[in-house]
Parts: sequence; C-alpha cells; structure tokens
Amino acid sequence: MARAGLTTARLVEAAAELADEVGFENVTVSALARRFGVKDASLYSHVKSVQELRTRLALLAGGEMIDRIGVAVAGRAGKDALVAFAGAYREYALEHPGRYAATQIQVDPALVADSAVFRRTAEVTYGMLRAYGLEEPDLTDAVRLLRSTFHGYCHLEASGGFGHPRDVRTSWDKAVDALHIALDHWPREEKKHGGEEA
Amino acid sequence: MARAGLTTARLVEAAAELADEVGFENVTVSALARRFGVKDASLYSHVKSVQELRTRLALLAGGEMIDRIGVAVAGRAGKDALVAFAGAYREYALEHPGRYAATQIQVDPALVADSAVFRRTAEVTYGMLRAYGLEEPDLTDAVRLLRSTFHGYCHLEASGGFGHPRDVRTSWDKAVDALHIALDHWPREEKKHGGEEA
DNA sequence: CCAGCAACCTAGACCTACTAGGTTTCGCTG
DNA sequence: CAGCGAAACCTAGTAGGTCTAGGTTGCTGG
Repeated sequence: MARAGLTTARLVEAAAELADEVGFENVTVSALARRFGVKDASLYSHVKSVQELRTRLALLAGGEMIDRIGVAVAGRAGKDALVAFAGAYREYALEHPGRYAATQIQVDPALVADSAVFRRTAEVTYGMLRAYGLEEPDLTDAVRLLRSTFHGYCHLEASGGFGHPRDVRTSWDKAVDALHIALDHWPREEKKHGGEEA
Repeated sequence: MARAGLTTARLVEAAAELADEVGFENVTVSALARRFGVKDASLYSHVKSVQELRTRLALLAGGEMIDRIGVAVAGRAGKDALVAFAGAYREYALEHPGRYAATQIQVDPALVADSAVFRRTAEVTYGMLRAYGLEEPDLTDAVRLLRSTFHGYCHLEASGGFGHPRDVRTSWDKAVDALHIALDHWPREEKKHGGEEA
C-alpha cells in the first residue's frame, strides 16, 4: 500500500489545519492518524506524544502570527504601529481559531526561551513600543498590558464571551485607542499621574 | 456499605477542590468518583455529563468570584473601586487557579444569559465604571477592555507566560494604573478627549 | 413495617494515548 | 541490479477516560 509519506513537519501542518477545523482541544493523535489514513501508532515515530505535537503546533502558529504582525508594523511607529499590530493580531486569531488557541498553551519555558519565535515576538513588540519613549521596567509592564489585553479580547471573542450586541470590531478599535492613550500617558515612577516629568 | 451521600451540589463543590488541586482540565468523572470512593457510573445520576459538571463548576466559581469582588468594591468609587476590583479579581485567580480556569470556559450562552451570576457580574462591573462618567456604548467597550485585560493577565500569569523576572504584582499595579488613565481619558465619539462634558 | 425510590452497583461499548515488537517498502550502494 | 539497512507502517495490547442499560440495596415516609 502506498505510504502516506509522514513527516514531523507534515504532521504538524495537518494538525494546524485540523485545529482550525475542529478546535485545538480536538486535535488528537487518533484524529490526525485518520486524516492520513494510517494507524495511531504510526505517528509515534514522528512525534513523541500529543504533548509534543501540540507544542510544535503552538510554535508553528506563533511563528505564523508574529510574521504577519511583523509585516503589518513594518515601517510604522507610534499609534500607527499599535493599530497595525492589533489589527494583525486579531485578524490572525479570527482567521485561525485553532492555531490561535494553540499559541495560548503553556509550553516548556526552557523550550520557549531559546526559540526563534519567542525572540522575534519580543523584538517586534518591544520595537513597536519604542516610539512611546518608555524605558525598563515600564517597557516590560507595557508589553504585558498589551499581550494581556489582546489575548483576553480575542479569547473572549472567540469563546462568544461578548453576549452584548455591540459590534466587537468597533469595541476593539476603542480598546486599541484606549491602550494608545494609556501608553501615551504611562504612569511613570512617582504617583500623581499629573504630567510627563521626563 | 455506607453510602457516600452524593448530591449534585456536593459533587460540584468537590470538583472545585479537585480543580484547584490538579487543574481544571484534570477534573474528570473518574477522578471525582475516586475521591468519593464510588464507581464512575454512580455520578451520572447527579450530573448528565462531564460537560455539565464543568459548566456547574464554572458557575460556582463565577459566583464566588463576583461575590468577593462585590465586597471589595462596596463603598468605593473611581480609581479606588477599580483598584479594589482588580485586586480581588487577581487574588481569586491566584488563590483558586482551578476554579478560575473554570470561569474561562465557554458555557451555553442561553444558559449563562439568565443566570444570576451573569447579571450580578454585569451589575458590579458597570456600577464600578459609573464614576468615570461613561455612557453607552462606551460603557460596554470599557467593560470589555477591563474584562479582557484582567483575564488576559491572570491567564498569562497562571500559565507562566511572563518569563521575564520583573515582578508580576508590580506590573499588575502598573497595568491597573494605566487602565485608570485610559478610562479617565476615554476616547469618546469625536470631541477630542479633553474634559468631562457631562 | 414495608413499598418505592433513590443511591449505588456490575458489565460493557467505545474513545483516546501510548508501548513493544514485527513486517514491508524505499533508496542507496556495491 | 541485487540486496541490505533504515525508515515507515502495522498488529496487538495495556491503561484510563466517558457514558448507557439495567440490576440490587439501603433509607424513608405513609
């Protein structure tokens, strides 16, 4: 019988498609094997476990996502860059819900630390913020705020968490506006957020 | 043999404890049955499925959480209320990671719509924002921003998403500050977010 | 006190992850 | 071009999860 030509890469790619079709939590070894017309056991020559499969999928998706974001923010700065970043982020999340869900899982920190995806993500994000004139540790705090908000928003939107009829896209734009304002008036050391004392 | 005295409520309560101990994704019918020294099948007289069990757990946790938040914000307004809300939110998420994870799952929208938990959550949240003088649809947008940010932050913190050594608590406080500023300078329709025109 | 209804059980079907070890096929090399 | 070695793929089986059908047993109220 003609062999399926399995490869780790091919498996992960198929897993990504599967994730977008049936949801990340439903990408199983069995389902993937079925898709290739092959027995479950056959996949274990290529991936060690579901865990590994999902981790690889997460890295694939993370890479795709940051690439798109990178293209979107290229040549922009300040609010322009923020809007472009946010737009690309949400677009990817909506276009590829399964892949996006994959990016949310916690992967072995040791594994993620020296991954190119992680480094590139940090570069693009910190780079985008540079125009706001923040310095460490404010920069890290701002990155966390952005990541949290974007992620939280897409997560809630994807899971139908916004029951209200208010258009989500409009809401999102407002949120991005609000974030821009927050970044612009960032509460630097010393309380009393009165004015920029830099 | 002495009966375990199973009840839907008791089951859900035990599931909540289990969730905090072993993680929400590991609360299974089998594990719960083991905890009661009972066979799996016995639980199905009290809950229809794992799905239902998890949904009930989500509602339990959501209720606990909003109660604590409600107490925290009582008698406060403006930034005070925001800080109290955020503090109670994060505290609950850190104290009860399994329960908190449960609150994140998507439950049947029809089921959630007429739940007291949902209504109470909306009341408390919108009430806290009232002091910022926002009106619909800005109010809804602001609620979404807050929910997203809080949720995203706790999710990332819980999953070890913040690799950086920067203290998370401090970062969180900064994020709350930033949100306050965003709310205070909310980008209203046209108008140049100058002052309160109410 | 005993009838009936929960509470709990046995048995089993079906799903998924994963291991051990066997067989087939492909591609390379002599 | 024969054949050999390494992948690629398989069979068989363990373990553990969800859930159903239907039987037994203990508790309780009339």
